[in-house]
Amino acid sequence: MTSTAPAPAAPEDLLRGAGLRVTAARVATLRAVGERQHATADDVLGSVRAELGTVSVQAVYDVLHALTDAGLLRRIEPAGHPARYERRTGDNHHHVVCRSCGAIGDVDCTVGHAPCLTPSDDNGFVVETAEVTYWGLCPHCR
Amino acid sequence: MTSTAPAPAAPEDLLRGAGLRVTAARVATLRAVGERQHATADDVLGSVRAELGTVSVQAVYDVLHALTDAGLLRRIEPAGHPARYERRTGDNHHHVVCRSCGAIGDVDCTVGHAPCLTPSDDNGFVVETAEVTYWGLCPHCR
DNA sequence: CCCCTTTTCTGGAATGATTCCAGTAACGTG
DNA sequence: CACGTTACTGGAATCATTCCAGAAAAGGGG
Repeated sequence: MTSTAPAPAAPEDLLRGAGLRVTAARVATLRAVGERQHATADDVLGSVRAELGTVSVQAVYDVLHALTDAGLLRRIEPAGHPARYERRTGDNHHHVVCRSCGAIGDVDCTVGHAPCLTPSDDNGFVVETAEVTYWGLCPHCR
Repeated sequence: MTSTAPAPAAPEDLLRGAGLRVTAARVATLRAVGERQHATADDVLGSVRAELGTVSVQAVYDVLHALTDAGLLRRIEPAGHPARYERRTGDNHHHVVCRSCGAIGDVDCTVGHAPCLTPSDDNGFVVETAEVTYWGLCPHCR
């Protein structure tokens, strides 16, 4: 059947498009991250195991790294909390992190667009990316 | 002797001023952090032990927390690297982190001053602080 | 100046996320 | 369909940081 609708790219195609081998663990991981807001490695492990049965911890970390390196996932590492992964990549958006429970929200940085993404003095560093993290309390914790 | 010069506040006075008890570990820690750019807990442990002899790991972490809570130190926690401490507090400055060796540099965010420190959509969160981290390569690593 | 309550420090074990390692299994090109 | 490369398994190890219970200081009151 030839649909003309621009169906949301299937995990398999995303993987092939990124030059990665298609494996059950990768497909399941991609789906698991997509079904959740900001998944931790543990969340993914749970979802993937529910779908495929036995999957090693290492496999999930390997997959998460491979997908992140390939640009299919973005890793967020809030201080004091385990890393989280999301599928929104490429758009320079930021995050609000609850300092109490660690909940995370997306923030489109539209206010004045490009913020101070260019440091006033780069100390000789070659700056590649700027990352903004907002800290506060989520609706549930306050 | 009554000097009129505004001497840089002595560690002891800083501690008392913050309502903290003055202990050898705290004075030594304050000095250790001041003598280094961005000290890790381990750096501090080394300096403090060199100065005082035996000091427990826990003591250093306790001190570092107490001083950070009191506002005498600022903690920086770059993803993938151990936490670092600095004495420049109160001025909303940011950091450049080398993605290779973890080296850190200070960045005064003067470009357009207050960046997008106010998220366009706070997701219902009560935002308290905004933190900007620049990632790149330090002069030595590139 | 000494006592007493509170806070801090000691030492050792525990935690939790993530990684290392060596061997086995699966992918997909030819 | 065979083979070389890449991925996955299972278990142990790492590293920063924290937990715990008891011993030792800090400093205000008497």
